[in-house]
Amino acid sequence: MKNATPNIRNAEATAERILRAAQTVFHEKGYDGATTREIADRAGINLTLINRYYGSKLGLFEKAVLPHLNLQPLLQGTPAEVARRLAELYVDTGPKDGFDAFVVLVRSIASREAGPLLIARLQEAALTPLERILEGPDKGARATLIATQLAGLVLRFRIMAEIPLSEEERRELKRRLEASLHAILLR
Amino acid sequence: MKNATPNIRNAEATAERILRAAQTVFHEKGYDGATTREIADRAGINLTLINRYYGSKLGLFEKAVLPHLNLQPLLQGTPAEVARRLAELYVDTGPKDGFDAFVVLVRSIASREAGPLLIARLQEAALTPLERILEGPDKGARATLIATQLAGLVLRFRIMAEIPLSEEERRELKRRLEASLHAILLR
DNA sequence: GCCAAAAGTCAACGAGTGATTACTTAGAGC
DNA sequence: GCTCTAAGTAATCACTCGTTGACTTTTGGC
Repeated sequence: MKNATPNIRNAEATAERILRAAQTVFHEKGYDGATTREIADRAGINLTLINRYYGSKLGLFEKAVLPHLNLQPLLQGTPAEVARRLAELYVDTGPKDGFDAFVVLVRSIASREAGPLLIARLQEAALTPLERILEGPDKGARATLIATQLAGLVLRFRIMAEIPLSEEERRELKRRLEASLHAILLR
Repeated sequence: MKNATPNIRNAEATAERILRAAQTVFHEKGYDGATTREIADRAGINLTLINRYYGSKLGLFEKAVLPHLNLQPLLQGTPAEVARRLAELYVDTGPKDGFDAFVVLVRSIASREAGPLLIARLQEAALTPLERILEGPDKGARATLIATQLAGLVLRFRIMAEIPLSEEERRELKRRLEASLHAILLR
């Protein structure tokens, strides 16, 4: 047999394990704070395999994070739907399945190596898609307003999640945010 | 004389030079990215004086950055004045006199050492002052909306400043932002 | 069963990091 | 002018980082 019985030695599976572990660690520590040794430990693989499969720490970062830095999937549907979806999503600490590319963005933006990649990527993966779904005047300004609002919410609820907010306040925030986003999306 | 003729050897002046250099380097690189050696070089002083005067890199950070992480001074006056001031200030790359504590915040938030300090400080230096100037209902939600909007703008215009925005778009953004902030401040 | 090639392991290098210890120099007070 | 203390310096420690090159083990085709 060729492709059956996944063996102990399986390059594809190993590369995948590395990728998953990298996502988790980059999420928790950011690019600079993450070490290749911790990624290797979490993946349960040897340290050197990271360089073998991804060339370098930065190469791994590009494969593990950049593709997921994409607002597009959240922008489908009517303005009302989009506004509701964004408000729901960003005012919670999230399901926290261990990886959120936008959290990685904020935690890695200061990195001398990863920062420039993230900035370039954000242009095409967030600002441009946002502009594209807008109709009417001032697309650039409106896209910026939405993107900055969302970025701030990531910082507040995904990274500074320990600062408390009552359930009542959270509900009211979601309501106001949804209304605000909807208004901007419409005109 | 005692306090006159500032000598070559002047502890107070040296400590001050260290503080200024630290602000610049922390601003540019964030806490983790900044090295004590670069701070010492920029200050034109010996490396060991940092530890002598501030105990540690983290001690220096506390003195150099945390006190300036304060929204209070920007919140004086009528809601209209505050809205205009904030809109003016945050939609520009700024005078860039080399130090903005909120830029340092974003660039250091992922740091294992400095991060917790920043989060704690932000609560009392931004969210609480904001809530305090608000009147009417939903103070917590409204303060959060303003703070997150401003945080996103810091990220967009102070850190990702190289992403272009036309003068026209910038003007329109300022107008819309001011209106939005004003509305939130009022009710 | 043999054996090349793929997959995985091991030890270490070189560059930086914050911090410390022991030393040297300058200045203020008498 | 001497001296004692504060200010500044030099050398280095202990540690972590990403990365590399040589080595060992497993696998699949013949």
